[in-house]
Amino acid sequence: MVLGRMANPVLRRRNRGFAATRQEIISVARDIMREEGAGALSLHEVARRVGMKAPSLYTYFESKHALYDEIFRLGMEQYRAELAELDRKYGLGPELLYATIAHYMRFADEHPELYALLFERPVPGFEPSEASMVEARGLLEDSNARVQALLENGTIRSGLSVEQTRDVVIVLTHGLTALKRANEPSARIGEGRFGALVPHVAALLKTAWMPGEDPVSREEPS
Amino acid sequence: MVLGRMANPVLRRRNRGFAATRQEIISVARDIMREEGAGALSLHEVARRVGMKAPSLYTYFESKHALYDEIFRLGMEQYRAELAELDRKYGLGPELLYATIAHYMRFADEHPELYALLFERPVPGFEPSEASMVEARGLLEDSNARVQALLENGTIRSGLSVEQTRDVVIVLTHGLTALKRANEPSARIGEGRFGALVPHVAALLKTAWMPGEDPVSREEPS
DNA sequence: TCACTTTTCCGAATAGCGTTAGATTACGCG
DNA sequence: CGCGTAATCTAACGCTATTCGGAAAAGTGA
Repeated sequence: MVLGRMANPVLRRRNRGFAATRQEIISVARDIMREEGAGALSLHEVARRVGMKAPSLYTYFESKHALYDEIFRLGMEQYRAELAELDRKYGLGPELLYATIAHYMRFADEHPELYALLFERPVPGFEPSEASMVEARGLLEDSNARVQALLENGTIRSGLSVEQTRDVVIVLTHGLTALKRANEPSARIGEGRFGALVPHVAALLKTAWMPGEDPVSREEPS
Repeated sequence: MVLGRMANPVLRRRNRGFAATRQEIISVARDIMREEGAGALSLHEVARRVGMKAPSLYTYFESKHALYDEIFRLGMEQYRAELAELDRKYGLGPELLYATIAHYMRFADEHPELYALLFERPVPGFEPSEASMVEARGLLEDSNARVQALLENGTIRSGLSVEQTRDVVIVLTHGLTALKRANEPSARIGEGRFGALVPHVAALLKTAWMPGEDPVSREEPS
């Protein structure tokens, strides 16, 4: 019974180091959350899939909540990076409004387990750690500031304040995504009852807010 | 040790009949859902609070999901009744728009456990039974038709279809409520960042849609 | 290569969960 | 009173998260 050392997943992993195993656990955990719902994560199931027994996972995470917390932090990080990407692409141009809304929806479609953990409360008793909340608050402020800067680069025509208009944008963004996920989770963006509404909502917002390089002297960007 | 027969909660209940005990179980279950989150309901905890052992609950509900399902159905019923109340109060008058949005938010504040079960997916693996889904679809159609009738009793000025405008109303309603619950669960309606936004959003909607008894000949109702 | 340390893993155990089966208790009625 | 039925119990199964103590493997230095 001399098996090659690499036939055993445990032995195979031992050589890859702590960080790699951690990553594998996180990846499998996200798989389960995607398949069964974010709140249905089970450490025993994780252990089964990575070829371990459940107690061994405690070498890598001090509890199930700590695993959730790491995934939460990771999600924040990724979302923040993607927002930065959007900024590089659109600057404060008028397409940024549509792009921001559509991106939120796309993020929810592509990483439903992250979306659930970040923007819903699917796990009873789970509160992100203070460290993760710092990241989360940072993202929130960034995000608010972005939308606000965009709005200030134009003229509000509805009598609402900049902050109120910003919050309306957030409400529409989250509402559209939540309803799309609940009613047509697999529809593509631009399609389906709520997915198709995104460009219309973006257009509608321009009834209340006129985009423009400068409220006084407007020119088409060449 | 001759205790009065009524000192034992089990004996006390025996005389009250099946339906009363069922109600007590439902009530306690809703308490727990409100305290710990809708997904954190535990039959053992229910049993403890009503003075039973967990298996005894299976006399009244054939499973934990069946208990969830009954609460789901109850919530639908109640929400539907409250909508009918709104109709009696406002008819198709222009205040109905604000009242409908505010009512959704108030329902979420007053019955968070029902709101979570009806409009979120807090319990992994729980799908309402077909019977409950009939009720749910009925409510959804009712609700859609109500908003649509209100919109048709006026003029849409945004280029959107009636159905699209109706969906925008739904998006705003759900988005406002979800964000209020996540960020300021205990604020009163009309107060707080999102709670205070309700009247403004209702007003904003009238930029895209003009209310009126009749688009052609408008009169004030005496 | 050998001995020693550290890291990684597992087996056993605890306490809680949902659920089932079977025995037991209490009640209403003849 | 005694019988039948409805309500409740205890015991058990298999699942979960978690803790502990020890085994096993990997790494380290001579």
